[in-house]
Amino acid sequence: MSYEETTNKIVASALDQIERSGDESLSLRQLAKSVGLTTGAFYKHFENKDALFRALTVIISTQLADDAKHQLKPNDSPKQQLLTLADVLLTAYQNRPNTMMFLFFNPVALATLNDKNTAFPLLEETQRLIRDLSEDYPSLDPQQFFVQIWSFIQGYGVLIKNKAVVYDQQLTADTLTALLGGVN
Amino acid sequence: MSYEETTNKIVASALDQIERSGDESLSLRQLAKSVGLTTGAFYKHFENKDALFRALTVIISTQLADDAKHQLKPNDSPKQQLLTLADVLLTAYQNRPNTMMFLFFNPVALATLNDKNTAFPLLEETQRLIRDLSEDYPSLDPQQFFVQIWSFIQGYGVLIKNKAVVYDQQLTADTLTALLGGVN
DNA sequence: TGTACATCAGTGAACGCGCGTTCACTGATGTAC
DNA sequence: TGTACATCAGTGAACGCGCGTTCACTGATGTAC
Repeated sequence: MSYEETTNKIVASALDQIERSGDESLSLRQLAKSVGLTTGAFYKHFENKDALFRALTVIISTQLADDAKHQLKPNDSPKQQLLTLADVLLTAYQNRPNTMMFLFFNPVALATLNDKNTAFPLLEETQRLIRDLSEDYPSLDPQQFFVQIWSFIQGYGVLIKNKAVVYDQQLTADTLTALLGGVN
Repeated sequence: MSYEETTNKIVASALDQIERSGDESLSLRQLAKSVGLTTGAFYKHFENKDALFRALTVIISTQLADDAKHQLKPNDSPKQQLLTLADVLLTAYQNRPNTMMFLFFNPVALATLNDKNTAFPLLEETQRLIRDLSEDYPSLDPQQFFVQIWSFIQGYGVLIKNKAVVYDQQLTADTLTALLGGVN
């Protein structure tokens, strides 16, 4: 078991435990135990708990971006691509709710996403798509539209996570269409 | 200082501390101290911490409902009333972000809101308004529209709380209009 | 080939902390007679 | 008016717990000569 393998096991187990029971209940003692280490060993791999959380944030947001990259078809219309992007996020809220809550609501994760040095690729992709979209829809205010669609996705994601609703792709499509002025 | 006055002081201080630093950092020791009590006294007023949280949930949601009641003008159109309701929530996200996060994200608060026995008046009001609205807009699917507008409000509220955007009443109005099919 | 040494991932006890909750007790107040 | 008693809000020490973090130490491995 090399040093790097151990680091990877720590990360993998942390992600697993966060998805199982949320980031708030993640304890370094349990985490160390779960990968067959004692408490002190963790600190050979990460400076402290926040450093681990920052690393997890980058990993999760990169996974989402990769996921999007595989699903986006560059020849699709910007609107269709935006829908694909929303689907990536909302499907993740459905399948990995606690992980998504960590990413968008944990204070350390949020600070990492907002850090200018560690950009959040999915957000940039969204903004790029909206710029493209505003060429198809000249009357669109890109900034306002971004706030509208991002608010909807995050709010819908939380409803899905809370099992208040089941995820409905058509509803997302209808919302996007409505926000674009009702034109298909 | 009567028993009831002490109970009220505990509640008032708890609400204050939650707004100041979030529900996660609320400690019964600090809370007791802040109202001039020792730790044990708390348990003369509430069964435990969860019971306090449940009481706070009812109080906050009732405050919001009262706030809405004062602002809603029954002669306004359902659409205008819905906008007023959204404004009550979003203004609260702006002015009391941690309180709103407690109400909609704390597990105990969420369980209380979802509890059939302790209905959440603002949600019912919203659903009533949407029923009224669907008479003006016959092509509207009330259930779908509810998910759309509620998702938007909650997502927008979180953006406001994170200071990612400043609250813009016009954006809310535009969103509502767009979701209703773009007709004013 | 054998010896001395450096490296370094991992150990595990310990520190200090704050938490929710319990419970025997206090002492002020009110009531009964 | 005076005494005995009940009530009960509040006291404060104690329990047991889990947490993040530190640090002197171990022991396996590799390197130098």
